[in-house]
Amino acid sequence: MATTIDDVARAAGVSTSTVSYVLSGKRPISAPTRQRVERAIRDLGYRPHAGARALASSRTDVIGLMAPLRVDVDVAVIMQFVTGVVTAARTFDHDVLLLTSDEIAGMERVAFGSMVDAFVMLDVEAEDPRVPVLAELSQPAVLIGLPRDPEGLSCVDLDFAAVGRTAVAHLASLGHRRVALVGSPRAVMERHTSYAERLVEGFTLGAADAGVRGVVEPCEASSAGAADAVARVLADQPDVTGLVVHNELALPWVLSALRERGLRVPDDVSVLAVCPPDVALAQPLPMTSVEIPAHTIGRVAVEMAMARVERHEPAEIRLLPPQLVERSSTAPPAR
Amino acid sequence: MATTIDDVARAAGVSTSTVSYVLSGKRPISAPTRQRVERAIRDLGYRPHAGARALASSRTDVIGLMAPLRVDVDVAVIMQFVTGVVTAARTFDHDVLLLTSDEIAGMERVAFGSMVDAFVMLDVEAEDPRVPVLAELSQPAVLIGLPRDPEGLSCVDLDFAAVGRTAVAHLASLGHRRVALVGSPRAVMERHTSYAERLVEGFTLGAADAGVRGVVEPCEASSAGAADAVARVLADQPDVTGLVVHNELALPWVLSALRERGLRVPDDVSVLAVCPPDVALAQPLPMTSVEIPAHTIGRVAVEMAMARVERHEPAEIRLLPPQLVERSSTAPPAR
DNA sequence: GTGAAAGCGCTAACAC
DNA sequence: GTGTTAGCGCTTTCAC
Repeated sequence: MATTIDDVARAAGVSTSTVSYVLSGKRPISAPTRQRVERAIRDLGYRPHAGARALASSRTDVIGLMAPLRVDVDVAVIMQFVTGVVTAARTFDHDVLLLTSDEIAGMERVAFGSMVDAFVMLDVEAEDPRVPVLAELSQPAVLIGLPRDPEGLSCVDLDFAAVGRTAVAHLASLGHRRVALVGSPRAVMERHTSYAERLVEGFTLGAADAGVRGVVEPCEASSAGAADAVARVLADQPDVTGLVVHNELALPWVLSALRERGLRVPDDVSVLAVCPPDVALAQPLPMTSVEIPAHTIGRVAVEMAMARVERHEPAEIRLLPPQLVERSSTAPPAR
Repeated sequence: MATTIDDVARAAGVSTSTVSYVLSGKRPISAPTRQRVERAIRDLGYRPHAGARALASSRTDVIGLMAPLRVDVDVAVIMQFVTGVVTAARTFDHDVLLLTSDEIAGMERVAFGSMVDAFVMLDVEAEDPRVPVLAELSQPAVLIGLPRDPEGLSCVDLDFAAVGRTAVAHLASLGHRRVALVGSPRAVMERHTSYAERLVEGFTLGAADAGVRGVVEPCEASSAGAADAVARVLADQPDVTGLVVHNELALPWVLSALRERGLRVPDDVSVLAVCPPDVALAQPLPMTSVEIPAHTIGRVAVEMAMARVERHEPAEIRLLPPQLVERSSTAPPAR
């Protein structure tokens, strides 16, 4: 299609600006004119040239999505965030430019090159080097996660501290007095990944509040890692009856490790997973879980970004309340 | 940065075109001039405006990546293709625009809007409705996968027919006479997903060639699905000693199902996986596998796309030869 | 080896 | 309610 806005204008017998305004809706157009223009657009199969539009309007209708693809984080979960963001972006007529590898350089290239209207950034660490850079850019940004200092950027995340508290509270209310958190891989913790730390904090405080003993074990994302973590939990606390697992990749292996030790779920030990619903349902036993609404978070991130772009709303921080779904993997402890 | 190419020209005491040519290298520039310009660019922190450049040159330096995020396909594998594409794109100074949901409309919007220089498309089906549309666009496209009729588009994929043959041949050479393929979910087969069908074909032919009995069972991507598939295989062929598993999500569950039936790998049954190397290594036992070089395929796809954009090379079809890596999950059958 | 200037296709004043 | 037109920032011919 080499058709331009002028072709359309000519075909419709109006001026270019009228076509432009029909397209943008930024000024009233009489019904007959609008119809003639829309007809011409359809007949010619006209599509505005994105570059020309970006040049003239300094809007690109593109959102930059930074998704660092680290090891040790479940890409399936990342992907849910990504699809959430892409789907939501489309509802705002935006496309998504994906940045993965050379994060910081990429941000600057894309920002200074005016390739995007806003950024959404996944997998934020407490002291994330990308945050100060992002804060300096002219485009607004929304972080999925919570750095120690957001520096005026918008943030959205599940309230992982509340997740930790909710999870312990559920086990405690069933009567469990000895519980453990099988958490993120050590590497994730050492990066001070924000969600992992907040979950541990909530879990620990929640355990104290409920008067139950709660230990925390990191867990590598492999069969052997899960077996190890389970072994360490049982060594430390042989009478444990409640497990919180926050590690999608390890979850199946934690369950096999328990089975291999002759521990039945939920009869001998209750297991509560912190994960997206589909992961909870893919296990041999439907898992009671605190849901990670990855799709929702992605959507909210885009909404927040667009609010800043379109209505210049101020940056805000939103922590979504956790939701517990009881399925078959938790029960009162055996007496 | 509101600095433009004119600011740079002024600072360097040259004309705008000279700056442009320094940037593009499209005509010789004397060393001193080049240095003054480069200095000015650095001092001012100048970055060309992507939209302006796209408008003037009708090149965007962006590749459109279509990654349909279907159920039943392992997103981890998809993600490997995606990162392969993104990483490769960067080596060509290109960024990646990600399309997921509204495939066909998205393609047209992005193509007619001149937002990308080329397309790469994942997860191609035999009769993929996106292919004819893609074939009509002015931008070149590379399919990862092989439709029945590529309609003049470039294609790249692992040679899955050869994978099937290689897998059976390996088992046969170890002495196995009764083998089975635990394959993709039924839904994937019913979509006539190209790789799944070609693998089955190669497996079947390979079995015939080697004079071994080979049955094929689809397998759902869940614990229960895997258990079912294993049950069906054993019902049909109780003396099976060799399994080929082409289903990343089900692989762990296939292994547990075997264990639960008291079948030891590789003592009682050899298992050969068709999967990316990291999946092969994440299992309880390092798996002998035919590798799916997702990262490589992604890279090759980008190289082919750029060859068409930059050098107008004709479309081609490349099937990458499979590579077998022996690890611990296959052995001669017990006597 | 370098410069001047004509667009690329669109938006958004500024007119009426 | 509609038209005219001056840019937006770059690339690339054409000229020297």
